[in-house]
Amino acid sequence: MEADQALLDELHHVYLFEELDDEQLTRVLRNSQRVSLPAKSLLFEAGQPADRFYLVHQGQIKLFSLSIDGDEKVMEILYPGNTFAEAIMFMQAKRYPVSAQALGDTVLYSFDMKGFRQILEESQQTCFRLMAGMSRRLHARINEISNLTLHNATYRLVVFLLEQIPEDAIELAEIHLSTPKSVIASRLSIQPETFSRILTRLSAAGLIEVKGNDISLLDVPGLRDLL
Amino acid sequence: MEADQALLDELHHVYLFEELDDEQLTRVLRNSQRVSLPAKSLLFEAGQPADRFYLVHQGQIKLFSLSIDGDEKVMEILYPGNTFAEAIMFMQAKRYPVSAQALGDTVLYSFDMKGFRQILEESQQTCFRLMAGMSRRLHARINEISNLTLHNATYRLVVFLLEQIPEDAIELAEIHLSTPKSVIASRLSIQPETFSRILTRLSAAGLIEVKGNDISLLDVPGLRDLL
DNA sequence: GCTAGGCTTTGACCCTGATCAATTCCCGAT
DNA sequence: ATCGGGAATTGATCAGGGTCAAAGCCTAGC
Repeated sequence: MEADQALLDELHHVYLFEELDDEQLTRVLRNSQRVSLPAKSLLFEAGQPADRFYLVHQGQIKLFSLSIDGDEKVMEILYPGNTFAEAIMFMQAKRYPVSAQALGDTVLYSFDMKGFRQILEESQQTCFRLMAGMSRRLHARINEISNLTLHNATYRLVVFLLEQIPEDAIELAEIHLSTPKSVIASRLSIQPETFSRILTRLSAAGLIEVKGNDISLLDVPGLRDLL
Repeated sequence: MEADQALLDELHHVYLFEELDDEQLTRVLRNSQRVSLPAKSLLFEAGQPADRFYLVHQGQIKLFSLSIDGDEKVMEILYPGNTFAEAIMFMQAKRYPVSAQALGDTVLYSFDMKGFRQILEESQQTCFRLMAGMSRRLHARINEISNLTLHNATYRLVVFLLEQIPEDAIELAEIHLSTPKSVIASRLSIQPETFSRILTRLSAAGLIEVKGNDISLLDVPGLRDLL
């Protein structure tokens, strides 16, 4: 792909590429591709051999895994600026551990793993950043596992709501869901029905107010108290 | 700590140190300490500032997290040769995300994170190995999350049993549990009672036979069929 | 404006696995 | 050999949340 300036600027804000000089960036771009995905199309499936990783430019990607009987668990939802599948560069078996699907119409850039590894060999800084990114993700997963095992559905949903607003918020806060509720439910390992019921319960308790995809947190301290 | 040959040999087989030359290894050892832990003693608690990572030399360490009301989830059990907490070297907030406790009497070596980062700056190979280790762990966590959310307790227990034996085993296989059943139960996010009941059920079905801490898998294909 | 199809919500019911409680088992210490 | 204490087992009960089914809503497209 050719290197126009807008794109270079965009990449400069991605943690993986932050430390690269223009020469290296250009090299990365040479092996990159722009990928346009219509809504609901699959990018890759779990188990497929992996030789490229991705950056979300526009839209949303969901990473999910399927059980044998077709149940779906959303592992992660990625937004513009996020990268994914870059950790696979270092796995023995270079296969995608999960499947990836576009939620809405989405535009990605894909990068060659082998080429990027070469860059890494030259840039200690980038190595360190990549490791930082990986350990952040690792930490996030550990957190998620404790949430799943130590707490119940209501707890997870409230945590999710509170994560959407600034830490210091005390007063009323507004949240807009840009992702279907059923996807968020799966992300939290809750059935859509249960998700809906919990929202209803929280509303009845006067803690939140739900209007379609907009949720007002009426009583933030009260929500925090639930945890 | 001083560098006797036996220890050097041991470190050479640890993935993090595999690629280091003797000079670097000696340097690592200079900032390392031998730590002896009596059974059940806490090494560190979640949230504590972290500046050292560890290698298990003898015994077993369990990594776990606690909910507010004291419920415990075992995240990982580490055996001799395993390292842990090394990913924290790259986290923004250098704090242990989980707590660590010795199961039996245990001997560890601890290493200075700052010192090891310097080594990493010199050894591309070691960086790559560390990244490989991190992505392996990341992958394992992702797997665990799908197990937790997509499958039930019996499934997880059977998966655990099958993981203990060679891939290609078809005939009868023997497993010895060197860790208390209750710890394994927590590792699988099952209550000890349920753990015991499932073992009983599998025995009744003629798939396994349990004698204290020894489990015989009588019908490996049958177990695989359960998945 | 109206219809169709996909989300979302609501209701009824059920099942897995958690909890509480009581034994029993196992092992090390006396 | 006996005792004591933690681990493991077993039984009874219960609740969170999953499943199935039906109805309600909303929006895109005609």
